[in-house]
Amino acid sequence: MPALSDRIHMLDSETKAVETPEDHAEELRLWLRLLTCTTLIEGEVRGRLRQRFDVTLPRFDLMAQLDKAPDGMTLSDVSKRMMVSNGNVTGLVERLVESGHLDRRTSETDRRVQVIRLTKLGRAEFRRMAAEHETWIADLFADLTPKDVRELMRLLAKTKASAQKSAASRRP
Amino acid sequence: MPALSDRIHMLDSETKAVETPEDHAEELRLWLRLLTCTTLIEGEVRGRLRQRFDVTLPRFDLMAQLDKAPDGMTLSDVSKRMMVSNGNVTGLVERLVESGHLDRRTSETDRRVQVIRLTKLGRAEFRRMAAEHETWIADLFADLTPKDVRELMRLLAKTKASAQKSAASRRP
DNA sequence: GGAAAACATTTTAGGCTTAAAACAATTCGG
DNA sequence: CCGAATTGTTTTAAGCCTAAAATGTTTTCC
Repeated sequence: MPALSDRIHMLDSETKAVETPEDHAEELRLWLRLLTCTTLIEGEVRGRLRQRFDVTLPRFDLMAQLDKAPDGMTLSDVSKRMMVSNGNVTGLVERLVESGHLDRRTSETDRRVQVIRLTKLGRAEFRRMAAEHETWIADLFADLTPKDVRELMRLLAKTKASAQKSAASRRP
Repeated sequence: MPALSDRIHMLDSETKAVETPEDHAEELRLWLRLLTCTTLIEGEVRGRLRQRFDVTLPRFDLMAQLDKAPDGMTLSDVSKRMMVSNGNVTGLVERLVESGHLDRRTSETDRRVQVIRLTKLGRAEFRRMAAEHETWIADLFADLTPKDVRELMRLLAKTKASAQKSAASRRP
C-alpha cells in the first residue's frame, strides 16, 4: 500500500489530468502543417495530370498500384493499398476497364474474387505518365537536402507507426 | 573562352542530364509516405467525427476556420484557407446554413461578397467537438517526442516552401 | 463616363468518396 | 455435412470535389 504522500500525489495528478486538460496545441499545429503539405502537393499533381495527360489522380494512383503487380491484384488488395473504400474501387475500375486501361476477370479458384491488371495500353500510358510525374515530385521537393529527405522519411515512419497504433487500439 | 577539357566536361554533364535521367526514387518514396500518413490520420479523424458527433470532416474544417474569425470571413477567404475550390465552399456553406450552424449575409459595402460566421449553436457545437478532436490528434502523434515534433515542424515548413515555390514557378 | 478588366460567387457536369446494406461465395466448427 | 460466420464485391444514398462556364458587381483606366 502506498504511503500517504504517494496517494496524495496520485490524487493530485489524476485531478490535474481531469480538471486541467493538457495542452496539445503543438501536435495540432503539426497535423495542420502535415495536411497543408499534402494538400498542396496533391493539388499540384492533380492539376498537372489533368493538363498534361487528361487523367485524374485516383486513376493514376490505381494504375500505379497495378504497375507494381504484373500478375494483377484483387479489388480488396487495391482497396487496402490505396486506403479507400471498396465501393470506391469498384467504380474506378469500371471506368478504367471501359477506357481500355484495365483488364478484369473473375478468379477461377474463388468466384467471389475479381482480378484486375493493366492492359498493354494501360501499362504504356502509365509508364509515360509516371516518368514525368517523378520529375514533378522531384521538383516539388527540390529545396530539401538529401539529409532532409532521410530525416523526414524517418520521422514520417515514426508518425505512421504511432498513428497506426493509436487507430488500432480503438478498433480491436 | 573555356579550355577544351572544360568544354568536354560541360558536354559530358549536359549529355548525362539528358540521356540518363536522374534518379528521384527517394523523393517519390517520401511523397508516398507523406501521403500515407495524411490519409491514415485523416481517415481516423473522419471516422471519429462521424461516430462521435455525426459530422463530416469538411464541415468540421470549415467551422474550424470560422472559429478563428469571430467577425466572419468571405467565401473566397475560406476557399483559399481551406485550399478547396470556390464551388465546393458554396455547397458546404449551404448545408451548414441549412442546419443552423452558419449565418450568411451579403456585405453592405460590396454586394458581390458573402460574409459567413458561426451561429451561437455552431460555435458551441464546434468547441465541443474541437476539444475532443485535439485529444485524438495528440493520441495519434503520441509516440513522437517533443523533439520529433519540432523537427517535423521544421522539415514540413521547408517542404511547404519548396512546394509553393515549385508550384508558383509554373503559374506566373 | 463608359468599356474593359478584375473579382466574388454560383452553376454545371462529371467524377470521387464514404458508410452501410445487400448479395454471393467460401470456410469453419460442430 | 450443414448452418453460421467470414470474405469479396457491388449497390445505394448522400455528400464532397473539381474545372470551367455563367452571372452579377466593382474597379480600372482611358
